[in-house]
Amino acid sequence: MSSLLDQMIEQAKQSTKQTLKQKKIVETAITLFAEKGYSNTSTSEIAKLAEVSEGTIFKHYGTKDNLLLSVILPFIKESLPAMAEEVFKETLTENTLTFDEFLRAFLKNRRDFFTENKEIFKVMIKEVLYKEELRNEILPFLYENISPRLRHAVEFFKERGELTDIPADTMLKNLLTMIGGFFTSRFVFLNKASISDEEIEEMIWFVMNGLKK
Amino acid sequence: MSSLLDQMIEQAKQSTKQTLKQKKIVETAITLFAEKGYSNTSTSEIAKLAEVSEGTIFKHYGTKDNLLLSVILPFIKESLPAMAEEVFKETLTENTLTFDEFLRAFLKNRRDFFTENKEIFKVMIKEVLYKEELRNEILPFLYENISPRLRHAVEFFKERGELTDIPADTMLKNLLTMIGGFFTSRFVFLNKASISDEEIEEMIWFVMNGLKK
Amino acid sequence: MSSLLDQMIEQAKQSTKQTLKQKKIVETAITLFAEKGYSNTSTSEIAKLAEVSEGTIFKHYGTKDNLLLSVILPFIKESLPAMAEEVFKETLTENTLTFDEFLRAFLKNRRDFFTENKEIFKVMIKEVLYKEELRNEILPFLYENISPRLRHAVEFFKERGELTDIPADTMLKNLLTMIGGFFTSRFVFLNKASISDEEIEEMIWFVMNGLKK
Amino acid sequence: MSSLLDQMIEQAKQSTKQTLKQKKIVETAITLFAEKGYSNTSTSEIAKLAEVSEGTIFKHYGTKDNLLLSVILPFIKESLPAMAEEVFKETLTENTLTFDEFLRAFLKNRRDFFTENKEIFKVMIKEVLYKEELRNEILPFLYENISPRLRHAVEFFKERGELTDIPADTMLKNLLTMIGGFFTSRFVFLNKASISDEEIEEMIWFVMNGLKK
DNA sequence: GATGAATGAGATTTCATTCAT
DNA sequence: CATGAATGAAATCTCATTCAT
Repeated sequence: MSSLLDQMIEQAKQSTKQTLKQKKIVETAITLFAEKGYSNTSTSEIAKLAEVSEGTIFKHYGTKDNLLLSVILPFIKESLPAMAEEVFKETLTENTLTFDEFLRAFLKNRRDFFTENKEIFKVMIKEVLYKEELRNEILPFLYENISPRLRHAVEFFKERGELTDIPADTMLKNLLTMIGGFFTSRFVFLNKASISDEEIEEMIWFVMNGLKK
Repeated sequence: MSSLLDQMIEQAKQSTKQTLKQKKIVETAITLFAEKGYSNTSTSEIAKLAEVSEGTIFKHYGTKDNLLLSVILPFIKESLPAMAEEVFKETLTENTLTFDEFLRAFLKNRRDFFTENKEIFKVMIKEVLYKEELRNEILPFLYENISPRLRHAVEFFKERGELTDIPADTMLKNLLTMIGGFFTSRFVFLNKASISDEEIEEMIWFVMNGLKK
Repeated sequence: MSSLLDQMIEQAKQSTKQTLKQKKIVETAITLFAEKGYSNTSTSEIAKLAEVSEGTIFKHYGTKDNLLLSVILPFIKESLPAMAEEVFKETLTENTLTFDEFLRAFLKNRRDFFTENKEIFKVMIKEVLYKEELRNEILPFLYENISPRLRHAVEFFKERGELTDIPADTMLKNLLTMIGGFFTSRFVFLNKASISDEEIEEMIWFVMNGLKK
Repeated sequence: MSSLLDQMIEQAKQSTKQTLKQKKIVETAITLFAEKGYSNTSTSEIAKLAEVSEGTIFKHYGTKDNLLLSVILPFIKESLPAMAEEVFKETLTENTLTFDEFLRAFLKNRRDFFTENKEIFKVMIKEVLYKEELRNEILPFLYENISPRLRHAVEFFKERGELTDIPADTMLKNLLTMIGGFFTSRFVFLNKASISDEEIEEMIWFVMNGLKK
């Protein structure tokens, strides 16, 4: 699977005829926003690093705020749904016999994805915390895209009798907390470059069996 | 248990003879930083709200950056260790018969604590993401204060034979991910005012039993 | 010979394409720095007088300190060497028969030069006293540019048998002290507009003959 | 001869009952003003270094400007006249047979004096350049104190037939330029700690004999 | 489309000075 | 006499944005 950034650029090229300069601007903005946060990155810094004049940035994006949205929104609104579809197709096939097999495939898929697109994810997480409007737009959207699909998987394996009898929603909520905490802590707080297969296995064991003897 | 803010102020009063104005400055800074983030809060805004001249802020804290540290560090460095001690004393008594009883006491204690000190915690979480130096100072400190105590609890109940046979460290890591994700998602991302007892019960069930039938 | 300021502007136009506003800024800065000294001149004052926004000053020069350097250094580093060359070519020709003729030509040349560029020289002298880094950069450079050429003249006339037998270096040192004191006292301390031919003649007589009968 | 600073303090002690704190303030102010100039020295810096509260400085001196005057003026107005008297008495005795003997005694006396009171002299020179009012008050005063005495010496030796026949005033002017340039260049511009006897001898030779063979 | 000079509003910071204790 | 908290005016500097070329 190719990098999100590549996809975004591809996409944009087709739809709005993004120029080379625009590519550079967006790439640079992502890098800098991820590194130091939106408010600590000046447009002049972006311009310098992208080897573009400040004028050009504003020609294309109007405001700095809009540049941020141009970085985050296409990723969220256009890439995520398609991506989500793809992920669940790949991981929830007729060959997936057990829930932990599914979880393993899902986590590894996401691990690879985040590893490749760490930067833009950092931007998202950081700015979701800083900007209320973003929080109010992104979190529900994310939730609506992921949770029905994950609920579907959970229900599928519940029906197969593999999973415990607590309500699917309760399971889901805790599963999301755990998965979210897992990726956020590793990639954003601890700034890790990747996550080992072993750590994933341990996480699956924890989720499946809990701590009680 | 009284609010952290109160404690900090108490503490500071004894040690460095904080003036009334300083109290106001720090209180206001916490509120504003929590609400809009450090970089989106101007010192003139703090001054206005705290009914203090900007000069006074800089007389006492030198730089805006230092004001942030003066807000976060005393809380971390002075309040946390004592607090951690207290929490585990309260929750891990001879009356605590089972691990889930301990977990329940612990989570409720922390739930209450975070509910009361939401503001300063938001500041911490947000700025830890924005400032590398903070990340490098705070995260290890937090880890060193919490994890040995939690490990002790885990090992205690493992010896009693209540817990599964996977290594204590593995348990610990996943437990921390789950607890961290739990509080961060609710208080910081979803901006909740509090967490219900019911949600805590569901979380305990998840942690104890996992999802497998 | 045209004013140094003109030359600097000419120079800069060719090399770094100085804008009209930049010219105005530098001119104004020189005037104000000369009049009241660097630390007693605010950037807002310069901006107002130069009919430019303060932002423009900082866009071009980054810091106020750098504006000072941008005023002084080009003058020193670029104009002086060429100028020194020219001065000695003009004053030390085959027509110059005696040392006092040379001295007369040299002093009048410098008198005219300083009269025309009083402002920037005042800035230099004043700020050399106030800023160690400047002192350490400018004084040696000045010395290296002037003293070898002056030594050359001294040696030339010594060989002709016109001058006393004390070492050229000793002569040089005292000559420099006298010339430096002459121009500094008149232009900078006493704030004179110019120096009369008569005063120059008296100085030459003093230097040539000393006080002894 | 004791340090000027000592004398000033002594003087002040008798007249205005200077406290220990005042002594410290003035000493510190002299040091800092000499080092970095008046406008680059803040009162808070003086207070810190003098181990005194800022309030105390303003209790005693009212304004920062007044502190500068309190440093410079007593030195100029009270110490100089007495000092000048003393210098010429010491150097121009019946034992002084020749002008160069007088010059030698005078220069060595002043060399020692400047070496000991470098700081306060740097302050004077620097601030005379920065502040017009000071320039207008100090330079004439200095001139009136020194030049009649020096003229007296010149005339004394002229009558003895030791000196050239140019007018005493012309001699004086050039002598003052040379002496002023000598001390200013060494102590203030080149920041030297002292001046060797040898350099003095060379200067005397130059002044007495000039450069012509 | 691209540039980069110019802006002005506002941010951070400095500092001499006042005043209550 | 001494303190040091507090001030507010002004200084330096930053930055998103505009606009003429």
